[in-house]
Amino acid sequence: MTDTMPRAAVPTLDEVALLAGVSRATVSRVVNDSPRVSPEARAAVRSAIAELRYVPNRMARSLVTRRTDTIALVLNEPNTQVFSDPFFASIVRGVSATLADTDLNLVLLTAQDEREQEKIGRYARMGHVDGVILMSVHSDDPLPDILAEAGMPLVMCGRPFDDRAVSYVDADNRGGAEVATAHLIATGRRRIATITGPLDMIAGVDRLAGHRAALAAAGLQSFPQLEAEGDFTEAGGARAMESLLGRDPELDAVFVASDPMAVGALSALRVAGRRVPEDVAVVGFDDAAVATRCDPPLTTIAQPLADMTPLLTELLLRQIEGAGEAVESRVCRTSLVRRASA
Amino acid sequence: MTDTMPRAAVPTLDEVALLAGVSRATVSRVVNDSPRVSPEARAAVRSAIAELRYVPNRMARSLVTRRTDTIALVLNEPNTQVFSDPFFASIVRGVSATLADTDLNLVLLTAQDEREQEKIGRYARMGHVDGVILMSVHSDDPLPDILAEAGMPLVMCGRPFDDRAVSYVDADNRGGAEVATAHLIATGRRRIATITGPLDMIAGVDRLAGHRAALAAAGLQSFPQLEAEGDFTEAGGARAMESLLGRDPELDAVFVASDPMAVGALSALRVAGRRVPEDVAVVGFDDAAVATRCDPPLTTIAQPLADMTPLLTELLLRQIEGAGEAVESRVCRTSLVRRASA
DNA sequence: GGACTGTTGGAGAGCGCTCTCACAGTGCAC
DNA sequence: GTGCACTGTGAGAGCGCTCTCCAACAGTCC
Repeated sequence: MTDTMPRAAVPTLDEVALLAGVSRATVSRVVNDSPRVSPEARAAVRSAIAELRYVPNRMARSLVTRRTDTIALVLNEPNTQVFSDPFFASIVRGVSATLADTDLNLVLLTAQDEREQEKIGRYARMGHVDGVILMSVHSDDPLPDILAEAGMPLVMCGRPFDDRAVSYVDADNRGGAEVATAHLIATGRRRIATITGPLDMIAGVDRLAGHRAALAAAGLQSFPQLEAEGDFTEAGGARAMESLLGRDPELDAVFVASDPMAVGALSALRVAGRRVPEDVAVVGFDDAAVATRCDPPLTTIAQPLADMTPLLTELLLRQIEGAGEAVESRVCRTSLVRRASA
Repeated sequence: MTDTMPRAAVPTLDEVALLAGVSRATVSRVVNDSPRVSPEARAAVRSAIAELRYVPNRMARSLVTRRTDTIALVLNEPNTQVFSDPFFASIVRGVSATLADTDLNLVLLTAQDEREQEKIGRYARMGHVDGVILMSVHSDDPLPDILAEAGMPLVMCGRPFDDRAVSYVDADNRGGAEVATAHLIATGRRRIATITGPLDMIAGVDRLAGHRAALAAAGLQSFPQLEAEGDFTEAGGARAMESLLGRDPELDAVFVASDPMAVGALSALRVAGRRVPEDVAVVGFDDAAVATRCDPPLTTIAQPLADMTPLLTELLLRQIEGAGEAVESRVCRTSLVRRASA
C-alpha cells in the first residue's frame, strides 16, 4: 500500500477541467465564484470537483495572488503563564469568531524569546500570512520593528510604547485606572496602594499613570512604597499584595491592574487576616469571568472586549485590502463594574 | 509614498543571481546549503542576499517541494477555559521548544465548534501544513477522521477512543490513576470519591477506569454517588467537590483527575470546613506548577511531559519524512509525587 | 447585411522556486 | 594523448494556479 501510493493522488485543476470538459480557466472561475460562467459549465465543474474531491492547492494560488488568506495572532510573551490570562483567551476567541464567517484562517504564534520572535518575523516575511495581530508587547520586543520594516500589515493589541505610526486597538487603560482609583477615593479610602502590571508593557504603564492621576486630582500624594509591580498573574498578585502589606500595614485600599492579580491579592489579604472590603477595598481591571466567582466578587474595570476584537480584525483587514492605507487606531472606553470588593 | 510603492519590492532569486553574477540554480544551492558550491560563489551569493535582504518566497518553494515546513498544533476544544490549563500550556511550550532548533514553524489552531474543525481540516488539506498534532480530542470530534482521510501526517496527544490506526503519545492515565487511588487506600482511606475529567475525553475515561481498578483490587466497591464528573477546570472541580460532599458527607478521600480541578476541590473543602489531609485526603493528577503552590501542597500524579513533547514531535516528523511509515505510539509512565494533601 | 455590444470560454504567460540534466573544467591513472 | 571520475555551474522544465488577452458566437440596431 505504501509503495503503490507514494503520495496521495491529489487532483489538480487540469484534471477537473478534463473531467468537466472545459478549460482550466473555467474551472478557476468556478472555484473563485466569477460570474462569467454559464450555469451549465458551472454545474459540470461543480460535479467534477465533487467527484475528484478536489481541493485547490493554496501554495500555487498564493504564488500568483500574493495572498494567503491567513492572518497570524502573535503572542509575544516569555511567560507561558499568559495562556492562563483570561484576557488573552477572550481575544483569541473573539478574533477567531470574527473570522469564522470569512474564509480567512487564523493561526496563533507564540514567541517565548527573541530567537522565536525572529523566527516568527521570518515566517511572516516568507509570505505565510497576510497580516499580523500582535499581542502582549513588551518595551524591548524587536518584532514590531521586524514586521513594520517588512511592510507587513500589522495591528497591535495595545498601543505602542513610542509614538510610531502603527495601527492599534486599545482599551482606555489610563482612563479606566483613573476611574478605579477615583472610586476608591470617593468611598473614603486614603491610603491607596496599587499593584501594577509589568512596567515594560504599555498596559502596565498606562494603568499606573491613571492611578497616579486620580490620586493627584484628589490632592493625595502617591508614595513609591504603595506601588508594587506584578506580572498579570494570580501568583504575582499575591506576592505583590504581601509585599505591600509588609511595607504599609495600614493601607486601606488597593487598585490592582488585572483581575487575575486581584484574585491573588484577595487570597493574600485573606491570609493576612484583612477583610475585604471592610479593611481593604480592592478594585481590579478586566472584568474577567473570575471577577464574579471570587470571594468577595470583584469591583473592577470592564474592558470592552466585544468591541475590541472585531475592531482588531477590521483594522487589519482594511490594511490588507488597501495596501498603503493610512494607519488607524482606536481606543475603547472602559467602565466601572461595581461588585462587593470596593 | 503609498503610490510610488504599491507593494514592497521583494527581491527574487533572479535578482540575487544577477547581483552575485551567478545563475539562479547556484543561488538556490546556497540558500539550501548544498555542498556543491565553490567558496567564492557562495560568498558572492551570501553578500548579494544580505545586500538585497532577500528572503525566499515560501509559497514558490512549497509549490515544488510539497513541503511547508510548518506543523500545526490543533486544540480541539469548545471551552476557552482550556487555555488556562497548565497541561496545555506545557505541551505548547514543549513542542515549541523542540522545534526551535529546527527550521520548522509551529502554528496553533483552535477549533471551538464543528464548523471551525472543518475549517481547520480544509486549511490542512490545502497544504498549509506538513503535519498535525491534535490535542484535547472529544469522542465525537470529526477532525481526526478528516485529517486521516486526507492522508495528513497526524499524531494525537492522548490515545483515540476507538482502536484506529493512528499515532499517539499518551501518559499512562489508567496506571497513574490506579497508583493514586491505591495510595489513598494504603493510607487507610476507605470512602474514596473521585472527580473525573470529562467522560467524552479519553483521559477522563482512563483515569476513572484506573481509580475503579484500584478500588476493585483492594476489594472496595465503587459507588456512583462517589463519582462526580468535572471538566478539568478549577471551577468545575470546586462544583464537583461540593456535589460529592452533599452526596456523602462522610467521604475521607478524593482522587481528582487534574490538578486545576484539585485546587478547586481544595477550596470547596475549605469552605465546607474540612481539613486536608486530616479529614479528607486529596490526590491530583498532572503535577502542574500550581500543585506546589496550593495549600496544602498537592500529592499528585506526575505526567512525564518532558518525555512526551519531544516524542510527539519526533513521531510526527518521522511520519512526515517517511511518507507511508508505520503508525507508532507511545505511552509514558506516570509517577506518584507525595506532598502534603494525602 | 454589416457593425457593434455583450457574454462565455480557451490559450498561454507567468508567479518564484527546485531540481534534473548536460556540460565544461580539473585531476589522475593508464 | 585518451579515458574516466568528479566537481561546480547553468539552462530549462516544470510545480498548480490566476488572469490577461483574444476568439467565437449570439443578439441588437441601423
